[in-house]
Parts: sequence; structure tokens; C-alpha cells
Amino acid sequence: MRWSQYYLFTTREVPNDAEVVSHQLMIRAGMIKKLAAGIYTYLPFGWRSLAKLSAIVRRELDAAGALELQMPAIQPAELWQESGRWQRYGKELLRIKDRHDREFAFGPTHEEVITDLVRRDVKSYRQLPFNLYQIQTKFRDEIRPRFGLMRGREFIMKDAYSFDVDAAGLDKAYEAMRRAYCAIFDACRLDYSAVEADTGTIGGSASHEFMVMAGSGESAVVRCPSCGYAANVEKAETRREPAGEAHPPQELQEVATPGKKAVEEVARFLKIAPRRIVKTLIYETEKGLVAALIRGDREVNEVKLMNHLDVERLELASEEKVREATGAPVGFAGPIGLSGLRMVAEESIRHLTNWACGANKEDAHYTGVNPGRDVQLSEFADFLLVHGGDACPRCDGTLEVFRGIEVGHIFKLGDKYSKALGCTFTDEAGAELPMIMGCYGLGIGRTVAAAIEQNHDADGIIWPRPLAPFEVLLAGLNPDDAEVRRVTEGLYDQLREKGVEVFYDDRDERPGVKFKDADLIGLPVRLVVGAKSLKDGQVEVSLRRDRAKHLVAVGDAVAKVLELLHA
RNA sequence: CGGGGCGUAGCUCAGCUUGGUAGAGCGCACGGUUCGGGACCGUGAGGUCGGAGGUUCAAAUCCUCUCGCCCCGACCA
Repeated sequence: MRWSQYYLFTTREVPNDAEVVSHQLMIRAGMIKKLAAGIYTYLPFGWRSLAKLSAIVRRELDAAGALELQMPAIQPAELWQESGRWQRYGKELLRIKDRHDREFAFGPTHEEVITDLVRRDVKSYRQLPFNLYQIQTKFRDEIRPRFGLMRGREFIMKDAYSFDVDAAGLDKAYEAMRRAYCAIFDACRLDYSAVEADTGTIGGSASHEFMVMAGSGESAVVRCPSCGYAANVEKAETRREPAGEAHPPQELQEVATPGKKAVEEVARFLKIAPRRIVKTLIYETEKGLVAALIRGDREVNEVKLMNHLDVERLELASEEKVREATGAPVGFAGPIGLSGLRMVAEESIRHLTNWACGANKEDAHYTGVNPGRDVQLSEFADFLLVHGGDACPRCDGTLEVFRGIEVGHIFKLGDKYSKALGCTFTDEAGAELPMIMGCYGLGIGRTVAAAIEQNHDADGIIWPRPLAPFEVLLAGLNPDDAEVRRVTEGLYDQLREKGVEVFYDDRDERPGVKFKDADLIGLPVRLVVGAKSLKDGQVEVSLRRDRAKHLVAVGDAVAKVLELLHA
């Protein structure tokens, strides 16, 4: 491809709303253009990269036995009402009406549609199992779209859905997808890790997220360097010390703590460590108020707590609700004397003795609290937010926290949707059973953005070859020099004959501009023909990644390019 | 949803406090000199100052409303 005939316009300056590197570089390198908040046009150069990734995804999924189809982006409300998600999904679901005032949604995901499709077609165990996928534009009306393709509203995603007769079948399908995902991200040469994850709003049992490691990532994951345990912080567990404390019990005392609300303030005022305070968080759920007790120096993992309580809504209660429940303003809640609401204690306080907590009275706390004597705690659960330095739950290692970009997420759905939508089959014995489903998402645009996050320098993108829009940048300097032009054109033809994807900078630009642009767009191999070295019959070949220049004879240039390309 | 900020040339931004003929750099066009790391000189095109209403002799500037965009927060007791 000749640049002079291509639609690629690079820029030196970057719009002020581009915060992260991948977003800035994608705009500067002419890959994407914003149309509205979180909505982008994929320009030819950027689209090629997405197409490369899509091809890899197709190759690996096809190899794993999945079948590609294409479902509608617009989905009728009825299906979402049937699954219950019309109400539950929230404002992220873009709802639209047609001319007859019928309600539709622009699909953020396709569980309903695929399940509806399959329930109409498939009736017998003989037709199972199978795995169907599509690569399609989705829409999620995010509150705050940002970071370009990393958190857009309209985005391209590969979503696959497996259907099996039983859990064992699902296990196989799930494992096949997990392997396919590894093959895909390996093929893209990304530094990633598959972590255990919470199943979130999609629901289901087991789940893994594929995270590309990047400091700019929006998700925190923990990893154990010793045993390789890896999990999303929302899911991560930690090993608890089994032993209790054996301090002689102190006397229960009510002490005045005027104006001391936050754990830090109370700890300083009482001259005790925050870990010796139990904080009582009053949460509001659709099942009523809940008091959650946790050690003062730790934080609640609300996802775990929601799962434990089996609720769909969980938020800290309002000032008035707290006052109603505890009889005190916010900051003085405690378990002693608290009644009329469910009370659940975090494992971190199970063995804690002689602690402090709010007295359910303004400006007062208790000290010397001992469960059993002063308060009955009957319900314990794990809803601790794990942080770096916590003990690994699988070995005696210590967990580390990383940031990552979630590029893929696979779920074992089970019968959640097949039951809700009546997607059943008849088994060998003649029994009617719901199909056992899995679903497998992979963000196409986000993965490309993640690849850039992970592969760039101060001058621009450094494409991993599998995702590069083109493989080789051929630049002819000194455009007026007939010999330069002749040699460059010749190399262009030869490379194309070899099947190499060459992007030929034949523009009438100064060398500096061509070099800067070459660095910015970051094609893996660069071949430069300039008058100076051509006097000695040489051209320059280099890799974007290390920029080491190799001067080779014109006749050896193509071979050298091929060598570097496959290095 | 709450708070803050910003909308002025294609892009980055100045001008607004204190109302008085709309600016710079980059980019773009043309001419010339240049030509191995975003050249230089000259000339030029390009803006309903996001939109509507108001105050005023006069509004980019002050007031009200509105739309769009960006950032932060969304309560850890």
C-alpha cells in the first residue's frame, strides 16, 4: 500500500481528552476518530489491526470447534423481560423504541438472543453440544466512557455461547475456550494472565478473566508469585490465621469519643491500633438493612458481601437510615444492642477479643468488647477486600497486587438462562432438562488498545507483528532522486511478491517527518532507502522494537526484511 | 446522581477579571530556499466565539437557561 494513496493522517498534537497512552497513540496514529463520547470510527489503519485480531480469534475458535454466526444488534424487550434483565441490567442497557412504540434494546450482550435461538431449534441431546460465536458491535451506555477503546460505549466484542447436556460437558467446553483464549493472547504476544473472577451481573458459577498486565489497567488483580494463584480482587481470598487470641478479657467500658467517627480518629483518640476496632457498616439492600462488621483496618469487598447476602442491590445506608437503625448518627454504629436487622461479621473479627466499636450513641464507643459475653455474633462470612501483602490462600506465599486490562471473560453460566427462557432438551431417558451453558467474551478493540499500552515508547507504538496493520514500513527518502525512487519502487514490488504487507511511504515529505511518522505508527520492520547509503549500494533495515540499524546491499534487503520479520 | 472544569480557526490554546473592529502556535494553500529525525522565509485562506434568551449605545467578555465534552466523587461509620 502506498501512503500517498491511503487514508492515514497522523497528528503531532493530541486532543485534550485523551488520557491514556493507547488512546493518545491511536488518535495520533490515525487509527480511530471520536464521533461522540465513547463512540469511535475505526479508520482504515486502525481497522486493519482489529481485523488482524479478529482473524486470530476466528482461527483459534474455529480450531476449538466453535461456529461463527451473526445475531441482531437490536433485541426486543420481551426477551430481556423474560430473563429478568430488563429490570436488573440498569441504565447501561440502551433502550430504544421503534415507530410502533415497541421497546427494544441495543444488545450489550447476547445471552437472551442465543438462548431464544437455540430453544427454538434444539430439542434433543443428539443435537448437543455446540458452541456458537459472533464478532459484533455491542453497546453499553457506560456512565463514564473513557480511555478511548478501552472503555467505550460502542465496542466490538467476540461473544461465544456453549450449550451442553450436563456439567461435565460444560467443563469440557469451558476448558476448550480457556485454552483457545490462551492461544489467542499468546498469538498476540501479550503479557496476560487468566485470573479467577466474580461472575458479576451475568451470573453463573465459575469464571476467569483474562487480564493484560498494564499500569493503566482499570482492574486490580492479585497474584501469588510462589504458586501462581491469580484472582480479581473482587474474588480474591486470603488464608486466615486459624488460631485465636488469648488475651485475658477486659471489662466492657463505654467511653466518650466526642466527634470521633472514622476508624483512624477513634484509634488515635483511644490510643489503640485500628485493627483492634470493629467497624459496623450499615448497608441498604432490597432485603432490608444489613449490618456488616469488619476489622477497622480492613475494607469490605461489596461484591463478596452481595453474593453472601444473595442480594442484587447493596449500598451504604443513608444518614437517616443509619440513625433509625442505630439511634446514633453515622460513625457510632456498633453491634451491641443493635437489633432489627441482619448482622453479618467478617471472618477477620472471628477470633478478635477486647475490641472497640461504636456504642450506637452519639459521641460514644465501647472498649473491651468480647463476643460471646457482650454480643452474640452468629453469622460469619468472607467479605474481606484482599490487598497486597495478604497471605496466599493456596500456599504460604504472599499476594501481590497488579493492575490489568480485562480483555476476556469466560463464565460457566449453568442453567441460569436456559431455565429462565425454557431452553430445554430431551435426554436419552426421555427427561426434559435445561441446557447447561457457558459464555465467553473477548473485547476486540480493548485488546488492541491493551497491546498498545503494553508495547509503546516515547515516540509511538511498537506493534507486535501479529496485530500490526502492516508488517513493513518502506520509506523512500529524497523523492526527487531518480535512483532512490527506482530502488524503492523495486523493493516495494519485490516485498509484495513475497507476500509481505508493505506500507510504502512514498509521500513528498522531508526525511524527519517520515522517520517521526514511522516511529509513531510503529510497524515492526522499517526499510529505508536514502541517497547517502545508496551511493554505496546499501539500504537500511531496522526493527521498531530495538531500532538497531542494519545496512545491507540492495540485493539482500528483501531477505534481511524477511529475516527480521520472522525473528 | 453530586461536585468541579471546559466549549473561541482543523488541533493545542490566549483573550473574558475591568464590555468597545476576534488572536497565537501547529496544521492547510501558494511561491521560494531546503531535504537522514516533525526545516526556514514570504503570502494567504479559514471562526454564527457551542446554542437560545436577557442586560447594554455596544457582549467572546456580564446575567439566565440549555446542549455538548472532560475530570473528580458516589458516602468504609
